[in-house]
Formats: sequence, structure tokens, C-alpha cells
Amino acid sequence: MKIENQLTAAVVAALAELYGQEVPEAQIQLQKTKKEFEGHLTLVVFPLLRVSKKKPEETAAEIGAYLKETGLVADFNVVKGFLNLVIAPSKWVELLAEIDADERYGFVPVTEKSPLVMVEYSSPNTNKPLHLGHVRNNLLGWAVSQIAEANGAKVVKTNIVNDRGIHICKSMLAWLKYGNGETPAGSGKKGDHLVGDYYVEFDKHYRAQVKDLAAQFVQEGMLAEEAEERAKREAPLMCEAREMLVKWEHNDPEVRNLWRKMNEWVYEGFDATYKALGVGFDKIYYESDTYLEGKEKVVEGLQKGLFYRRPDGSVWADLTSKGLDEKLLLRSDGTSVYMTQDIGTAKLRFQDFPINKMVYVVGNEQNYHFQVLSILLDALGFSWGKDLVHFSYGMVELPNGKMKSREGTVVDADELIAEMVLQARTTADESGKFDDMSEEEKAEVARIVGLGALKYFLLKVDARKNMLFNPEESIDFNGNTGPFIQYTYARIRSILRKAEDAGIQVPAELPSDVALSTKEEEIVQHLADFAAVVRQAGVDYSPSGIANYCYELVKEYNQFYHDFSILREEDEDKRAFRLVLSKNVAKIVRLGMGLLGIEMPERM
RNA sequence: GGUUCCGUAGCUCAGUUGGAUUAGAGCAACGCCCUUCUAAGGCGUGGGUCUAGGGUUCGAAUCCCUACGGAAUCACCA
Repeated sequence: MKIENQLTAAVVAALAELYGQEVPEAQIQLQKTKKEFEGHLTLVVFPLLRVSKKKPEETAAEIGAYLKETGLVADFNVVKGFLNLVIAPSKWVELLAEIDADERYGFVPVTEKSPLVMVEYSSPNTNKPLHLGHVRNNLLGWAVSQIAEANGAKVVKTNIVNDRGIHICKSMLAWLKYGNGETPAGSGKKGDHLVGDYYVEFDKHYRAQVKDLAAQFVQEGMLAEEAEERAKREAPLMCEAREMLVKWEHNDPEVRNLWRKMNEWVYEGFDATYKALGVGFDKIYYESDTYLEGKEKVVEGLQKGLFYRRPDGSVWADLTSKGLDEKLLLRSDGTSVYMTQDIGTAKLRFQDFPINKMVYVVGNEQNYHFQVLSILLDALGFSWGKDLVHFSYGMVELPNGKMKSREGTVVDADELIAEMVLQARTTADESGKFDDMSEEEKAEVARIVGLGALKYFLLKVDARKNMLFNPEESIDFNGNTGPFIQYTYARIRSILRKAEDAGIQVPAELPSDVALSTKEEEIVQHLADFAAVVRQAGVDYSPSGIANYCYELVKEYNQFYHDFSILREEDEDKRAFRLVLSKNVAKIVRLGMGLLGIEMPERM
């Protein structure tokens, strides 16, 4: 049992004994003792004064004396209303032994009875390659899934691919007109990049047409603003794209074939990027399959009187009673909108899986959408609709503002990954650390470290906040970074290898009478916190908490490591303890970083 | 204009079930430490009216109100 829990129970007993009152455990406030004071844990006695009816100092002293009797606490001191407790040394060894015994310390096992959590993330459009914003989404989605699983949930990772609509038609049209039959295989381009290039190509020609047409309208005496609006609508390319969409919806075989072919190219490209990022899905939905599904549900809702129809035939939900607006669900021509599609997707998902909880990893620009979706799904009878989680994350901004595809300031995912790996490789080569590795090994370590840097950088920040990414400074490999954590891990692995080579066994059982230094006690305490950190991350699906925990732990360990030479320690008990401690720091760090999807190199 | 989110060191960020005269890291600047299990490391110096003002409390960066600053959203786009 954790020391904190033991202490809490002891404090409850103390209060019962001393003041004759049962106090619920939740009211016992134990926290880590500040560095300036002596002790490990501190009991805040202010809230207990009601029970003791004595002064803070007096109450604290009485409780302290009682705790000392139990043997849990070796010593204590009182500062104002704070009771600082020095935990008995043997307790730390016990605690470490407990952590050591559990290979997946802090994880809640998944059982048959576990709730099913579905996590939707990524959700790309098929007309463009993935960019930095998608990278943040994918990494968060993956991490959130891992965290949910570590908290004992059955997780289904899902991706809804937006594979239909006017934007895909634009790429298709441009490819037909300007492509000369170019293919990924023929050009050596990645499929998603190739299709993306034609999307840009469309936009280029389209803008030129709009400009010419608008000028023509102005000459005919139209106001500039009005002329541009009309030109945008009437530009021949746009008309053609719209025609193509209509043909698509009518299952025109030629259009459908081209659509299938180009989407296949894109999927191959996406798969490569997903693989590089180390993310994946259990079930993929395609909007072309789900976009018609929502209508039925909406009509059903209409019949139940949840929605209403306007004279022009469009269907709306009136949410004004909830403080929101009215929301369109079906256009006057009977076609679906975004919201309708999400309802349709929800319907299919619920048919496929017994969902207990749905988590949508989607950018914060859609906060309103999900607020509405939650209300609508609940009204339509989805049990998980009311407390669906919109895991909303902020934009990634560049030093000169937002990413804009029109201005070419988009940071491409594939390029970014390659750059990070190259950066890791260069740094390592310069340091000479790679000299005795095979080429294969070097490439693998560079990959792990480069991606570790990228992932950690994007995940350590509170997901809700907009964050800044500076590509020029690239990403640091020093300080609060992935590589720093990986480096410490690699060093510990190295120590353990050397211990083995020297015939030093990591003991199966720890000696119980080792005297620990303050630093070592702190590290054990920190290790034990991992379980609580995972639990906390699970509550609000927060990867950043895990990231920052790992950093703190590693930093603490590094400071310790600098003061001691483990292998040359002659006191066998101490050496044994330190080996076990190191081994478990490595273990916990691997578990923690694993939740973030960050791999750990054995050497670097 | 309505709604939601954010505002902590020059820069990037930690820090909420309210806690301790001195609010933490990293980067950047400056100084020290490699015959020592990996220097992608460690130690040190300088740098803050936690946007501002009020309120609640024994106690506020944290909770409430107001103002200011920034972002998102409010489409028969997705």
C-alpha cells in the first residue's frame, strides 16, 4: 500500500483517538513537503481545527506524536498549521520493492467489464497531405487512447475520413486538365502530395479566372465587391467542379473510378505518414459511406417533434432554450450538412460497438459544433451523447502567425519528420556517439530520437492552448525535451548492461536496512506518484501531465546520478538499492513516455 | 455584438479538489565541472508588481466579478 494511504488511515485513527471524531479520508490533506522544510509529507491541519478545537500548532504536535508511535513516521516538526512528517526509512525500501514487483506499475488492467471508450482522431481530408496541425491531432489522439487504456478502458481508435465533397473534385478536375496522367509510381511523388499538388493547381487557375472575370464584370459597370462575389461563383472551373460533384453523387462511373483511384493514392500516402508517426486505428469510417446515414435520424427526430421544418423545406433544430442558436440539419434541397453527417457517423458507430464513452479529438475551432452535437445526440437517444468528450486542442502557430496554405506557410508533416530525424542524426554524428554503431543502428536511433523530440515538443504543452512552433530554431535536444529523457533512459540501460557484464546481479529482494539519502527518498516518492499521475491524466485525458511528470523524474534522477557512481559503490546493499532504483526509473519513464507514443532507445 | 477559451521571466512553457516570509523549469546571456557507469549531462549568477482593479478566505497565480489584451466561433462550407 502506498505510504500516503497508510498515513491517511493513520491520521484518521489519530483524530478518532485524540478527539473522538470520525473524519472522512477525503478531508485529510497530505502534500509533499516543500524543499525548505524537513520532511517528506506534510499534513495541513487547518481544516482539522474544527475537530480538535485547539490551536493549529497544538493540534499538529498532538497528531505528530501519535503518528510517531505507529512507527510509520520517524520524526516530525510543526510550522504554523503544517505538520511535516519524516517517513521511516524502511517504508521507502518497501515502497520501491512494491514498484519493482509490478512490470506495469500504475496501469489498471483491462477486463471484460471495462467500459468501451471510442476515440476519434486524425479525420483528414483526402485532398491534401497532412501538416503540422494534423500531427498535433494525431499525437494527442494516440496519447489519449493510450492513457484511457492505461486507466482500464477498452479503447477503439477510430478515424473518420472526409473522402467526398467539392474539395476532392477540385483535385480531380485539375488532375484531368493539367495532369498528363501523372501517377505516384511514375513521378516518384507520395500519393497524398501528388493529389495535394493538383488541389493547389486548381486554386491557381481558379484565382486567375476569378480575377479576369471580376475585371470584366467591373467593366460592365458592376461594383468591385459584387463583381468578385459573382466571379467566384461563376468561374468556369468552379462550375465544372460542382458539376463533377453532382456526377459523383449520381454515381457516374467515370467520376467514381477516378475518385477511387486518387483516393487510393492519398491513403497510401497517409498510411506512410501514420506509420512514421507511430499511430494507427482500429476502425476507419469513410464519409462517403456515412454522409447519407444522418438524414434518417434527422427525419426520425422531425417526426418526434424534436426538430422543425421551415416553409422552404429545410430542417432545423431550435436550441435557443439552451442558450444556443438554431442549427440547420438538412438543406432545403434535402441534402445533409456537416452536423447531419456526424449524427450519421454516430449511428453507424453505435451499431458497430457498445460505446460507453465517445471522445472526439478535434480542434477548438469546433467547440460550438460539439456542444450542439452533444445536445442533438442526447435528444436522439444516444446514451453517450450527453457526456461525450470533445478533446479540444489549440492551434499550432508559427512565428509569423498561422499556417496558411495560400501563403505557402504550411509545415508539411512528412518534411517535418524527415527534418527532425536528420537533425538528430547530425547532432549525434557530431558528438561522435554513433561511431561504434552499425549504419542500421544509427538510423534507428536517429529515428527514435528525432520523433521523440517532435512528439514530446507537441505533447508537453497543455492541449487546450494555442502553441508556437518555430521551425527555424528547429527543436532543441536540450532541456525539457524528449531526447533529454531518452538520453537518461539510455544511460540507465547502459549502467544495467555494465553491471551485468561485471557479474553484478540486480537483486530480487531489497535489503531493508539501507539508509537512503534525501534525494533517493525523493526519487522513490516521485516514482510512486506515477500511478496518481496516470489516473489524473485519465480524468481529463491530458498527455501534458504525463510529459511533465517524466521530465521532473528524469531531472531528479540526473541530479542524483551525478553525485554517485553506482557501479563503483562498495557497500553492496547501497549498490543493490541504487541499481533497483535506476532500473525502476527507467521502467517508469518507459511506461510514461510509452503513453505518449514515444519510444526509448537502448543506446544513444 | 453573443458565446467559449487564453493572458505567469526577454522567448517557450510548468504550476487548480485554494496552502508555508523566497511563484518553478528549459531556451537565450555569463561563469565553473569531462584520466569518473555516456558532457544530448551537472553546478552557479542575473532575470517576475503571476495583464489590471475589486471580492470571497486564516491563506489566491489558482475561486467569483469588472476592465484591458489576444484567439476561436456565431454559413443552406466541411
